Amino acid sequence: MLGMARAATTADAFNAVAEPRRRQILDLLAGGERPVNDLVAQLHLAQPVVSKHLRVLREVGLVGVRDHGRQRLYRLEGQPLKPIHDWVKNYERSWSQRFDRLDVVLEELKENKEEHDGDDK
Amino acid sequence: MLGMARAATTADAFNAVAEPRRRQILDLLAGGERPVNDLVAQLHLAQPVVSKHLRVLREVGLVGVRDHGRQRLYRLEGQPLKPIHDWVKNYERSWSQRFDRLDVVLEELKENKEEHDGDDK
DNA sequence: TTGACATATGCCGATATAGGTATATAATGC
DNA sequence: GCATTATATACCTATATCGGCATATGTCAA
Repeated sequence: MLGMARAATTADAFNAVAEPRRRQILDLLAGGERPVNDLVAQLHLAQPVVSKHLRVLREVGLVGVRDHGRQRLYRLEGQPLKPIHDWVKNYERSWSQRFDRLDVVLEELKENKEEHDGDDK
Repeated sequence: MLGMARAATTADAFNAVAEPRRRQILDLLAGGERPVNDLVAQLHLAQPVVSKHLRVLREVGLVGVRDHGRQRLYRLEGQPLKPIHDWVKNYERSWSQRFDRLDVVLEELKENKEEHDGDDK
């Protein structure tokens, strides 16, 4: 298999969210369900561009859609962001003074793991 | 400027870290300073590939280097991950039952938006 | 039906990515 | 000096991204 390129934007939440416009879209949807034109207006982007970004977000499960008359209402679906959160969280001590006692950090990580185990469906 | 493509991998920590190999490298460096060949051995990747990934990580400030004889010792520099952490943190409630206070979340997002507005251009 | 509105999709061009192979640079030891 | 080790860089190819523009699909209203 020769000529592999960058992973698809739809491969991952990591890849989908690397695009700043897509993050902006999620930030707007965090305020609640919105039709495409609302996003177009707030982002100062052409409508087709927004529709394409929404497609990517839909393919990684970061947004859901619902038909409402001639509009399509998009909503946030945050679950796919959890892996990102879980991954970066382990690096918190590398920028925060609060996490410079290794023993404490490890203890917190362990506690957190247990909480998360309880969260699971 | 026509024909803009995906943002450079070196544009952002977001983009740099979208590549899974690069995340693996950081995970290994979290265990401490390591020479390139150590990483090559653990990742089962060709040496030039690893060197290129390290270059990307260096350009976004996620790793630092230090010469040691003929080796180059790479180390983790986590600060550039903070923006990622800060961003995803606001979405925690969308997957965790523990974060269901909408008002708090919205307030946090608003603060974040003001930061982003400075980014423009 | 016809037309206005809302959204999705098609095609285009410029860019740059990841990995591969070969080679350059650099430090060490004899 | 020369060979060996450690790492970086150059060049290649296949892929796919983002935005622009034109068009298709779909829904409502008179």
